[in-house]
Amino acid sequence: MAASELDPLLASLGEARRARRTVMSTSADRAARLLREQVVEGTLRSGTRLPEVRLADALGVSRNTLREALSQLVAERILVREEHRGVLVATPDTTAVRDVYAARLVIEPAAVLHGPALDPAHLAALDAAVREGTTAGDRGDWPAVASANQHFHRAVVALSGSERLVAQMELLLAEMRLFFHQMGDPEPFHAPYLEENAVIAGHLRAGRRDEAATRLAAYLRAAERQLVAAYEQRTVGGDG
Amino acid sequence: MAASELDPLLASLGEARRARRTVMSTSADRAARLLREQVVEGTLRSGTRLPEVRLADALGVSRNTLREALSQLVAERILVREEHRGVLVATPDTTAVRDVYAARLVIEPAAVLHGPALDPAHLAALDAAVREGTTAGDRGDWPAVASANQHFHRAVVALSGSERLVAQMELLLAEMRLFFHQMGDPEPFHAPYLEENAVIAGHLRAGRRDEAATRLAAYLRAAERQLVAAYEQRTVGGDG
DNA sequence: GATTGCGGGATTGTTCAACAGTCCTTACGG
DNA sequence: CCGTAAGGACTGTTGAACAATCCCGCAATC
Repeated sequence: MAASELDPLLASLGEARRARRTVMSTSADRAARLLREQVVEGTLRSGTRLPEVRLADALGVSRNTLREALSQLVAERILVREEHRGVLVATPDTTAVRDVYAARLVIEPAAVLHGPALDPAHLAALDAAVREGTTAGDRGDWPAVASANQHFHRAVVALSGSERLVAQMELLLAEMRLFFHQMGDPEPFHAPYLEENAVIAGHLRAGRRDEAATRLAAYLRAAERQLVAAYEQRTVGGDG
Repeated sequence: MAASELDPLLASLGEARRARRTVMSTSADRAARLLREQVVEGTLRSGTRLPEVRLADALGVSRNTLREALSQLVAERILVREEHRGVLVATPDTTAVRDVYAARLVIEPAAVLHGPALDPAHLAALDAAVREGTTAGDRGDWPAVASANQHFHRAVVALSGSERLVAQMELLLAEMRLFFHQMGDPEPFHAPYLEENAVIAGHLRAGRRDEAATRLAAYLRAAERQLVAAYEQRTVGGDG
């Protein structure tokens, strides 16, 4: 077993190929991504049923592969499966919102406070998200503001340096967007936080982690209150 | 639409039924749970391939349903899928360990510090996990100590009050156990922390959140260092 | 008139069989 | 020693099938 000097190269090449293969998209993954996108963008509204045959037909995949995709999204809490009744787009209630915010209140300020050194790439991502939000707000494109907000909070969690934590955060954020779509008019839920995002990014750029963290925590608590209040008003008022 | 007085009862019943149906186990879920258990318990070692036909046969399900289960576990990072090569048990490396600990360092101390009021149920869960660990340690059952440790940290995150955060933590902990199995002898990785768990639980019982959090953070940093060091020593020494 | 019982259609849960595409090993030839 | 062709094993994906279950409407009943 004489090890030649190019063994490391071979190993790294093999690894790269394996990585690419791991990341390549299988048919079920593509279907899942497509559906997820439709749900997050609001095209597929909360509560709509997803019949397997019709949907598989529409997506151009077989029912079996579609079921793989659906299972994936059920695990992400974007869809809900009711046995023998099928899957439907989840409709988060205030319990879900409180739960998500409890998680966010743990994760986000802590990421700001205790993440590794603030490196330029992370700060740039934050600034980019802030700019994305303000320009979208200037042209009144509130769905785009919602996306920008999502990007901002993803960037915040990225400060933790943990890819896994970011992935988990994205699940929470996707669920939040589902909730927003239920609430209708997105402006009052996103507009107030554009300024706030800028302030927090500014604090971080200046290295003031404490201020950023406390401001972020207050921000999250306020957003939770606002959402829960709006939801309860809505369900008290409306009938369907 | 005259509402009778038993409407609320009907509504609650319907909700309960839906909840049960949502939680009830489909065949794929059962297969996934079984496989997960085998992996976490160490029966299925890192790197072992899981051929679909043989495995489906062994589990008594069809290949299609098995694939649903496998997809689920791939999403949980317990298994890895390499396209056209199949699924195999993940082998976390030090990168994964660093990533997981970065996430845990954000989540766990923050859950201790900023979770809602420490209620008796949570404190009882912590104590139970501590006792479970010490008795297992007394009889030298180190795999059981590993389980107890997992329960302790789950209880810590439960302080956050977020069911979702607990679920996400469980993914991280499962991945850690995969790593432990790779390292062989579990005693040196779990024994030192039994005492530490007891101290932290004591702090929390007395309401000293700050001490508990800082102690927990130090604990996590130490564990990460120990694990990474052991791993690198192991891979420098061995050849396969 | 409200309630119960009973099809009947639609949909899910699950299986089986098949086939092309890809990967791995092995043997062969230069 | 290197490339390569052949063959086998396995995955990715599909289509069809069948029992179980659910839902809706209609008739029978009290």
